[in-house]
Parts: sequence; C-alpha cells; structure tokens
Amino acid sequence: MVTIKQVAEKANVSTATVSRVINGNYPVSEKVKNKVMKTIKELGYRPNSIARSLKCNKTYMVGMVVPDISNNYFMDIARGVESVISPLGYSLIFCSTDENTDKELRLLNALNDKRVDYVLLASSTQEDHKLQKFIDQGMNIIMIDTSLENLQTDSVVEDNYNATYKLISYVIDQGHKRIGAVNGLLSVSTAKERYNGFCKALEDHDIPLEQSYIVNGAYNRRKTYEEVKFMIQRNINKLPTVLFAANNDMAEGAMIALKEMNLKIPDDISLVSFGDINLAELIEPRLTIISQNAVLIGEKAGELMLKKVSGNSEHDITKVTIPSEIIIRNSVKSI
Amino acid sequence: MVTIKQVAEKANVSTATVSRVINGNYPVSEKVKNKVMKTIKELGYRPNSIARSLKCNKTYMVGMVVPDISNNYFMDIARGVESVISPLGYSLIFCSTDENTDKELRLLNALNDKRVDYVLLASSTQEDHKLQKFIDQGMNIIMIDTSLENLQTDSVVEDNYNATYKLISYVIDQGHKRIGAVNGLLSVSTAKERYNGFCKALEDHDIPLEQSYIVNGAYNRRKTYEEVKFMIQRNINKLPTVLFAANNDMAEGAMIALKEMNLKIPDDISLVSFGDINLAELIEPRLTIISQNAVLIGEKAGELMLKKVSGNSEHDITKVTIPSEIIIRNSVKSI
DNA sequence: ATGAAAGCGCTAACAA
DNA sequence: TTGTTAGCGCTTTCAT
Repeated sequence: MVTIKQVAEKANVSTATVSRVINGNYPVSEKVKNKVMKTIKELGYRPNSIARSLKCNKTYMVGMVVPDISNNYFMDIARGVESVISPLGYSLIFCSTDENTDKELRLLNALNDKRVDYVLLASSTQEDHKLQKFIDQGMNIIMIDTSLENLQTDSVVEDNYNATYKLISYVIDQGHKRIGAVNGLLSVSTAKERYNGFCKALEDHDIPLEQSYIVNGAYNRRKTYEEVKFMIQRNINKLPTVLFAANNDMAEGAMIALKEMNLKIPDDISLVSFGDINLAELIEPRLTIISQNAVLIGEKAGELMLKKVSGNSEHDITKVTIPSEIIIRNSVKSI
Repeated sequence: MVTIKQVAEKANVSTATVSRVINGNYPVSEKVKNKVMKTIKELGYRPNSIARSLKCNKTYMVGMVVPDISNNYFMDIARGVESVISPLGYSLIFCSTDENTDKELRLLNALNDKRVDYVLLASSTQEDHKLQKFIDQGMNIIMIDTSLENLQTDSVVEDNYNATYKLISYVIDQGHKRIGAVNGLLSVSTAKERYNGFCKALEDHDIPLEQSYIVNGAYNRRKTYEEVKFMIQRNINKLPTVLFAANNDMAEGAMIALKEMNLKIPDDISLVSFGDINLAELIEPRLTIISQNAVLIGEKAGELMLKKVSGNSEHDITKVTIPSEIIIRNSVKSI
C-alpha cells in the first residue's frame, strides 16, 4: 500500500503538504496542488483511515447491537440508520446478542475497543449499571427500540404502552373477554411496556387476567411456536378467544402453531400483533396490528447521532418517541 | 480513555512490559505480571484496537458487500459468516450496493481505506477489470453468491445452472409448454447462469422460448410486482402456464401480482422459484423451489476466509460450489 | 526478564 | 504557502 510519504517524495513536497491537499483544510498553491494530485492518481494512493482514526480520535464507524439479527424489524432499523449515516461517510458494524446479556456486554466491549464513534443499542439486559460503566468511560450510546429507566442516555423508542392499550381496548370492544398474550422477555423494556398496556386495558374494562392464557419469554419464532402449542393444549377445553402477540416474530410463530392445530383465524381464535409480519400481503387473514415504522426509527436514530457528533445539543439527553397506530384488518372476530 | 502508558506508569514498568502481559507472547515474571494485571483492572484499561491495527496491519474487520440489504437471503449469508468469524474476534461491516456499480466501487474503496482484512463480495457489476484493480492493490476478496469469470479470486457460489436446468425439466415433465421466466439483472452471474439453465432445459425438450413471457431486470420485489403485472396483461389472451422466478424476492413479487390479478396458483398459473420465500409455512400454495442454504454459504465463506488469513493455502484460488436441491411441493399443476 | 526507542501512517502546531 | 516535527497508542527489536 502506498503511503503519504511516498507521495510526498515523488512529488517533492512534504507529507504535510500532501495532507493539506487531501483534506483541503489549509491553503496550498494551485501549482503544488496539481502536482500532488497528479502524483496521488499515478500512485493510486488512498489515505489510511486507521492512521487517521488514531490521530484524530474519530473512526467514522458506528456499532449497532440488536438482540436478533434475523428479525426483519431490526434489519429495517439498520437500513434506516444506514441511509442517513452512510452519505456522511459512516459505516455500520452490525452485531447480534441473541438476547444474551453476557454476549451483549462482550460486544459492547469489542466496539469500545474499536473506538466506534457511536453505538446504537437495542438492549436486552436490565443491568443498567453495567451499561452505565460504558457511558462513564465515554462511550456514546443511543438506545433504540428499548430503553432503560435509570440510564442517562438518548433514546429512540416507540409508544409501546399506549399503542398496546389502544389495541387491546379495541379487541375488548369487539366483545372479547378471554384474552391471551404472548410476551417476549419481560426483562426487556419493550416487552414490559407492552404487557403493562395490555394489563391496564383489561383492568380498565374489568376483564380478568387469566394467567393460563399468558405465554412468557418466547421471544423468537420457534420458541413461540412451541410455547403457543403448549398453551393451547393446556387450555383446550376453554380456549382464549383472542391472542395478542407482542411482536412480529412471535405473531408469525403463533400463526404457524395455530395453523398446525387447525385453529382458523379469526373463526376459531382471533389474533392481533404489535408490528406487522413478513409478506403480510400474501397471508390470510390480514392481521390487525399496531404498525411500526422501523425504518423511521433507524432514520431518527441516525439523525440524532449525526446531531450529537456535530456538536449540537451535545449534553442534553434526547428521548424520541415514535407514535404507533392501529391498523384494523380482519383477524379479530366480533363476538 | 486510559492508555498503556498510564498503566505502565502506575505499575512502575515499561509500556513494553504491559504490552507483553496483555498479549502473553513474551515471558514476564509472575510477580510483574500480577502487578500489571491488577493495575489494568484498577484503571479499567482496554487496549486501543485502532493503534494495534495501525502497528500490526490487521484490523479484524471484514467487509460484506451485497446488492440488497433487505433481502433475507443475504442476511442469512451474513449470519453464517458472523457465526464463524465472530468467535475469532472478527467484526462484520455490512454494506448494500442497491445493484449499483458505482456504489459498489465506492463501498469497496471505503472498505479498502478502512483496511479491512477481507471483503466478502456479492457483486452486481460485470466490470471485472475494476475489481481486479482492488485485488492488485492487495485487497483480499472472496466472491459470494456471484462470481466473475475472469477474476482471479476465491468464491463460494451455488450450482445455479444445473439446479435451474433440473427444476425446469421437472416443470416440463409435468406437461408445461408455455413457460415464462422472471430474471434478475442478466449482467449478474447468478441471474445469467440461472437463465442459461432455463434456456437449455427448454432447448433440450424442444420447447420454444417465448420472449413475451420473459421479464428481465426486475431484481427486487416491487419491480417484479409491477413487471409481472405488465407481462400478464400483455399476454392476457394466451398466458404462460407456468412462471419461473429467479430468486426469492422476485417469487414474492410475482405471487403478490398474481394474487392481485386473481390468478390462482397453480390452477390458473403455476409458479416455481430459485430459493424459498419468507414465511413459506403460512403461504398457500407451498411453492416448488430450489432450496438454497444461505447460512451454509456464509459459513463456507467465513471458513475460507479464516483459512486464508491463517496463512494456509494462501495462494491457490478456491472455488466452493454449494449443491442445491429441488423441493417439490404443490405450486405446479400437472397438465 | 525487562527497558529504551523506533516506527506504523497520518495530522497539526509551530516555524520559516 | 510550505516544511519540520511531535505525537496519536501500540508492538517489537535490540540492548541490557
């Protein structure tokens, strides 16, 4: 690889001058500039970002840490982030924790060692004090999707509680009284908030919460598939009339389980979901859902990051909440 | 951030000694080692990978460049790669070219500047000489999914030609004579090879190739959706009896288009695909497909990279071809 | 077994 | 406008 020194020698100037023409941040005479640029072309010189990073304390890399790399929702967020940061020269390092606190901490350490400029974190740990350590060390973190109450940091999240409350209220309005839920890990803020909204809606409408209808900790498709089958078998004599899936993956798992058990949606059992499933256009019935805008979350997070690194509003902590709306389709039976 | 120098001072040793205990590559007395490790803990010191990279010419970063970040197929490859390289300390930088040659070249340049140790490239350009430049500059490239004939580089690809040939032969055996195809960009090797297998199967069975049934360049879901609708309208008086979609995304687009036009699969028109669609478990009818193993491709690519960086077989060029098999389900009508 | 010092490729303060 | 030089944080050679 050709270095700035080789360019300087060949062009008979100092490395400083070469640096100046590359960065255009100090005056250089036209004549010298042309000579240097010509030499750069000839030699095919490209500046070494590693050296630059070391010198300038800036890597133009941002880490994105999510619980599940195969969930489309997080991929969409990543696309949103990418679309706003990539034009400014930033690259994304994408990591998956598999909902594992240890792995999350390890990844955060690795990103810290790599001196990424920012990390966008969809955390699935509740150990805020451990995350606080990273922040104290000077790591820049924006929480996405999830948030941790006691953590002094920026975040871009959805209005989980209110959206779920509205969705479940709608379900109750349709006459449902036996209402089940498939929750993620309740240690994760999104899952917790959604479940809280769920419970509050039941409470406000005097609907009893039937513990046997609640599935906990089935955060991915396969686990949900299995757990929902258990739950249905367990309650085969008195099934819930409707199920609330707390995210897209779980809705998919639940649908597959119900289909396999020959329970038709919504005739035999209704289903609603927080977030839309894949390829919803092709799947019958169309699910009634809370629509998420994952790409938008990514864009907001990207913009927030850019604002922070540019030095504006450096120290105030910002919390962006993306509103969610209910999309009523045809997976809920009127009773 | 605390540096090695601060550790050295506090522990009353030289930076060299600290370096030695961190890396464990030179003898250090037990006593000194303990003292240093204790200091490292106390100070919360973490080595700066940027500085390391600069010194050692090794970044432990690998770039992955794909045409479409929202296609699950590439995400699965990424997961495969990640699973084998991450345990050895490598991180993935994930980039999407949107099938745009310029953007591809720009990303490659950026990754080159970042001095990534390797790049895994699913290229959608045919400008092999431009890619050759990167290789000549010393960039390490493994082609994944796609390959370029004239390029001296390792690759991990599928057996596109033969698999498609077999699938189309099966379709013909079912009595089909009016056979359409939805191709990606024929400039991309995978698309080209699949289409060649398609044509050869027709030829060998004396089936005429009806140009009007061929859709070209609709590489993503939305474009395919639109183009297939055009194609159907164009041929409304004499529809093809079967369609071959050259990848999962296009199969999805085609399915949505057909559904919207009230053409039932397989009663009104049959459909086969190279690669499986999302959430196939929930979508009727189950598609007859060539099954791909994207995760395996990723794993193979990751392993190949690891082998190369470890210095084994450094100079021979390896071509791994993953076999594909046909999965017959029920989207093809027997005529 | 340990320390001193050079150097990876670059930028920026200082001098000229 | 340009050059000299120090230094970013680390590894490693060469002495000791």
